[in-house]
Amino acid sequence: MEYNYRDIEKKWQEHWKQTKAYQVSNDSSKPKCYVLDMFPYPSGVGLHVGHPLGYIASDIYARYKRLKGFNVLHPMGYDAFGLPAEQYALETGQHPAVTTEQNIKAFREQLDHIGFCFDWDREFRTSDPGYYKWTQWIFLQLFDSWLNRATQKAERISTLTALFEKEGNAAHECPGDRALRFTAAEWKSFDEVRQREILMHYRLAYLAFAEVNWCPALGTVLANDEVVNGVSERGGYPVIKKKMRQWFLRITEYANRLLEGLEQVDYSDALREMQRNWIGKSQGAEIRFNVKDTDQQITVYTTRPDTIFGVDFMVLAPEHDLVNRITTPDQKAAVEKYLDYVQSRSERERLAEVKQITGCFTGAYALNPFNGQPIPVWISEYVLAGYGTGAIMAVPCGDQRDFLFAKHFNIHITNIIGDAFNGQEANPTKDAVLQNSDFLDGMVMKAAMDAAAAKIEEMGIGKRQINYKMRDAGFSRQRYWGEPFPIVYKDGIAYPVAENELPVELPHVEHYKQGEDGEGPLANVTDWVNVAPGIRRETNTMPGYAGSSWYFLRYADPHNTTAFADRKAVDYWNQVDVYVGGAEHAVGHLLYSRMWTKALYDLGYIGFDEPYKKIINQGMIGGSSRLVYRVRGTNTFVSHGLKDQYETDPLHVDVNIVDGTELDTDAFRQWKPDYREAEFILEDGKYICGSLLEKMSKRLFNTVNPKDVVDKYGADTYRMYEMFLGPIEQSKPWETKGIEGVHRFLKKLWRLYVDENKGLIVKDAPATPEELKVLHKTIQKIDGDTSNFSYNTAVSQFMICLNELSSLKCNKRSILEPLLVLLCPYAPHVTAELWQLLGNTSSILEAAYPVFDEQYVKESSFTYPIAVNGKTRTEMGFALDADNGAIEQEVLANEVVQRWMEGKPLKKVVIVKGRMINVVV
RNA sequence: GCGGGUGUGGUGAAAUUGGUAGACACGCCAGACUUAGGAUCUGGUGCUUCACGGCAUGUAGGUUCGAGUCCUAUCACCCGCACCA
Repeated sequence: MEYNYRDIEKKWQEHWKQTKAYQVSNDSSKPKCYVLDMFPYPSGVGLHVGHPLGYIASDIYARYKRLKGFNVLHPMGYDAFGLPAEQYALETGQHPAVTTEQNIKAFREQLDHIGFCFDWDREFRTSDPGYYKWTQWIFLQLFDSWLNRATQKAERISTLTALFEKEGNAAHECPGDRALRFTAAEWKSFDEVRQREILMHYRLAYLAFAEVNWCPALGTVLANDEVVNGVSERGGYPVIKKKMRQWFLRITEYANRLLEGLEQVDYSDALREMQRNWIGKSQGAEIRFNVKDTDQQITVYTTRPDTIFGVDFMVLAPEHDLVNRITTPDQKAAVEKYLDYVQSRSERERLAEVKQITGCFTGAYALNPFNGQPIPVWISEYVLAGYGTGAIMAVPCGDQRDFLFAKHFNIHITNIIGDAFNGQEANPTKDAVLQNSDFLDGMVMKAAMDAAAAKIEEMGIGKRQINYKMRDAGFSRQRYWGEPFPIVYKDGIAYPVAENELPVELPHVEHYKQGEDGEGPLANVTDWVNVAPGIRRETNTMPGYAGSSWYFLRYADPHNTTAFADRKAVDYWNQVDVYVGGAEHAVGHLLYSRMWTKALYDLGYIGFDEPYKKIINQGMIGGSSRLVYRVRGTNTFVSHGLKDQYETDPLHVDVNIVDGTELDTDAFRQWKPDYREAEFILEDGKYICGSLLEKMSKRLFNTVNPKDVVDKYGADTYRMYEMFLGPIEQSKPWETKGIEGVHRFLKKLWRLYVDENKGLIVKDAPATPEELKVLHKTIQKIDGDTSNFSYNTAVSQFMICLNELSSLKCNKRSILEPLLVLLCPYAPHVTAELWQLLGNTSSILEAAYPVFDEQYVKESSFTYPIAVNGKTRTEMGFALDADNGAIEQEVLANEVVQRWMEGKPLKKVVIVKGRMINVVV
């Protein structure tokens, strides 16, 4: 009986399906463990061998925890809404629902070959009305909430209106309009339109006007990456900035909690750092400067209030409101010319030409609040309207951009740091001692930062201020294939759709063209849009990250029709214990879902405010491309080793017709019609290809389909090989050739249990101490490595264990049976088969994980490496409880040691018990 | 430019966290069995040297009895952010 992985794997996959072996109950006395993969988008291009890497890792972990006695939730579903499906619909006229369904089917089929332990009964799609009903519902909760900065928690809008009625908004600064102030009496005097407008400035989901890329020729809004140098990527039509009313999530109100929450979760440093950068917290001060001869003030934001006496000019963003008001008549023409120039430049150009210094003097002067010095006010595109206050105080001796600007426009540079400034470049130090700085003279800058801020607050000309780089998240898409907003407009005011009318179902459409004036395709469905006379539906849809921001909660209770999930189920499954996925979602998805979780927590719907306890970012599997070398101007291909003798062009060749580096020349001739008559110049009778590490991509002919690998070697081999490749977080290239080592391992494993002729050869005889030692060493290593996601070393240990058991010719049940359980998470099919062959009637999935027992691996003696002056020269065995003095004596008497000591005087002997011995002379 | 990460054989990688560098595999070499082998098994395989030995973890220093591991500087590559005041 041979190791017939094809039949074995098919048999067990069917068995698991029929017996619902991976169905998991919400009702269990066992401790829970929630293992989740990042929501896949079923793209339709198909998987390559890199994609399932994370799924395999999480699958191993889920199976391991189950064997360790946990009730494990390991679900899978689909992030099914999204742009690619719609784009495809536009091109082919097929409805996105149809193509999405096809893609999911293909995706599922590919997954099913690999033997995952997903509980498919919990599957759902974000595009199911039964699911997006609750996406809409959560959106409405956000719409009906604001963040109370005093408590740092989301509260209902009703608590806000109650506050307004009692005390106005004095104690609760308006996040959407910081200048807004009103008293209780004023609030009560506002009409509904005004009140709703104000509340909109507080809501966590809110409407605001924002710029989008509008392409009139295409009649559509384009995403940033669809615009290249100011024209559309497709067609090259001009794109203009257009202000449109859009939905946003006020994620900035959660900035600080998102930042602090990072301390409590187990993410990689890189991931945490990426989120920190994205949030971009900075501490500084806002300072108001009067503008000379006017009643205008410029408010700047600076992180370095200590440099206030080094301010030589100020810069406003060109879009700043004050520009028109403070520009002097004689500078008006120049400023307008500059504004025209800025207007003509796309975002991309502005970013691309960072080095180019441009700007224009407004003619106005601001006054330094401390010494009354006039400071020229400039405008320049290097100051961004969206960050801080859109205005800066420029300190050329301390900031390189300010320095270059001053040099370029010949502005005087004041030195406030003495020798620390060399006149050649700015010095951004915080450690210099201040000069020319009035009351700050003689202070170290670090200390002066606080002193200056204190003085500014004392004088009432500004205040300390914390700033975040993060922006509120745009939540509207002018698209069809997404969740409709549960919002209707009456007289232009947004009202929520009643809860009992959810879901607002996506209407069927025949075409996906944009609506007029930048609206999405839904605007064309007039009888859907016009609910009643004067009442119009929102025609945008939600973005891709809406559905994925809370899906992990739904798996706890996926079929619930009365709530997004039953509270008891969510309390039981709680946080995701391990979340596995790619680093490309490091900021977007993770921040959004963290925010939604915090909001739901604040509002009392769930009992925790971080969704993912631990995140594993699997690395990418790179492609190893194969190259052939065509002699220029011919149809002759020369082998890699001989290519330097010719003038050649390297061409990518499909890795699937190359064995290692040896090209299958017949397959090559059939690969493309052009090569049918190809000639080869061989070396040693073979055509050897060159290789190159690149991204795995269809274009480079270096993709490998997991289905092909599973067909050829089996799912167990594929799973183990992916893990054997290296640490899970690390990126590494795929080499199909290397898989044979793992495949051999499984075949050899099989032969340990089953003889080709005699069948099962496992005996019930008692195990020897050596065999027990091998087993328990393995239990210890595998248990530790598996819980640490160190799967590559675990696979190595299985190989070591098998090599040792084979040479011991071990056929004892008491050794071989526990080994199957250890291996089961990695190779579930073959272990299930052998488990059954051993006569077990219960499933290996229910087996108990072997327990490590130290007594079997304890050593009484150790072979010490003996080093002289740190260099190992020989080995000597000693009992572990041997006396140091006795060891020393014996070591010094050893002739090899004697020889290396060369009669030099002994300094000391270092003895590290159970490790090594070093003789120092 | 800023931030994070990685540099170890021909290749993927290990190294109990300061203690025998290269485990386990791929590849390669030699051999056994075989009609055959892309099956299986055995042995070898960092570089260098006839050998004793010497040299080796990107590079240069340092700490230590002892460094792939810690410290300092430097180089290369990968990822993320990028006029963020």
